[in-house]
Amino acid sequence: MPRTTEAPRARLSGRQAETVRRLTEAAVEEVAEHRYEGLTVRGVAKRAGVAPATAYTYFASKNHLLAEVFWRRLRDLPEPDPLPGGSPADRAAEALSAVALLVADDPALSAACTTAMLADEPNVLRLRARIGLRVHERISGATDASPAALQAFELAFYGALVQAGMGHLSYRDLPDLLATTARTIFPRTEECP
Amino acid sequence: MPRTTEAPRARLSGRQAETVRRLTEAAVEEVAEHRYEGLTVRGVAKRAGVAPATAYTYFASKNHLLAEVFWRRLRDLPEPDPLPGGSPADRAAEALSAVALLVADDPALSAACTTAMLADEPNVLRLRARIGLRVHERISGATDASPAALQAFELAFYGALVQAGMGHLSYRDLPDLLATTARTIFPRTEECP
DNA sequence: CTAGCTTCTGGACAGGTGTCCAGTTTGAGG
DNA sequence: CCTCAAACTGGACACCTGTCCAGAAGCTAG
Repeated sequence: MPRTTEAPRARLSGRQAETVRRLTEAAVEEVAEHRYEGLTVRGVAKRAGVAPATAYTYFASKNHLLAEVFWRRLRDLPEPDPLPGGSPADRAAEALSAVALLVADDPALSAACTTAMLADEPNVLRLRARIGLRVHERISGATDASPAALQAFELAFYGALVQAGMGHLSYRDLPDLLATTARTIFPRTEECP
Repeated sequence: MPRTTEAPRARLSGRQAETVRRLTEAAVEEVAEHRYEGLTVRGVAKRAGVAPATAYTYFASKNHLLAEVFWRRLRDLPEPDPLPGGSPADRAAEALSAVALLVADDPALSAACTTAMLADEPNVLRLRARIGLRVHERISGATDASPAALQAFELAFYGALVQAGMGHLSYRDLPDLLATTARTIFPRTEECP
């Protein structure tokens, strides 16, 4: 089991940031062409016009690289619209649909990111924690339902993501599925007499 | 990307069945000692008293091997008690708790199986389909709630499994969590007109 | 006992992954 | 324009994974 290199530094500056950006972009293109299995850190490096060793300076593995792609998109996602657009269920579903659709434009990319995110590596772990936090913030900011309901919905969200990542579900169907699920879970107690 | 070997034949007889059994058992012991990362098909083969090439005759990878471990335990799990033991929610939770606890005796084993099951390999895929079917049968046999509620709960179940597999949740807490989740999801359907 | 099948062996093999490091390029500041 | 540290290079390296195959060992039936 090879040792992993340093994670990308919290603060990388100027040229480095640019290199990392090029790498993550190249990864997206590479996965579109060769899918997850065919993606190689060396291949990504070549496409980004960078030596393999350089790529390995910033990313310890292809999983780390793909998880970073997802993380960057999530980081750049605007907060869910704070205007109360509908029922609590609808708002919750919308907040997480946006996350599910982050990489949905390319099915190969979404599958790859899902697989990568599940990897058992320290760098991926760190990114996963950050992502989990962000997701939690989004959902608990979207509605003030009971903690149990929030947790149930969050679990269902991850379940749906994984199912989609494994190809048992289509990413394009996730918003509808999440909406249905949310309506099932969140209290309609107020509607009920 | 190496080509995968034949899956273990549907009908393997006598000596072969015994070899496979010894391999799966050795895998359990091996993972207890070295965790997922440290497990090696070659190591399992040695422990089972078998040449590496023989192990690779039946299992294409360590993920395949571990997925088979899980599948065998699920296959041998008795049907959930058909006696209506409680509310629909309780019965559903119980039916899936049993699955969640299949490998819960050893945390390393449960984590390993979860990771393995998520792998993107044809052999794992096949086992996953079988397992998914079995799970679906169990839950839909346990309650006659609405399809939307069933689906929501099933998604939450997978979400919980994955969270546990990644260490964000403890396997021992899954039964309680599933019970809470089931109670959140199920009852309302019938209460509302 | 022997023939003939099935199963297992052991070792070589190609391909791929992440690490390392001595040396070169880059570009910012003096 | 020169200096110097930061950043990148390229190629060798050790390790691991799954595949292959020629032959040995184990069984079963005649």
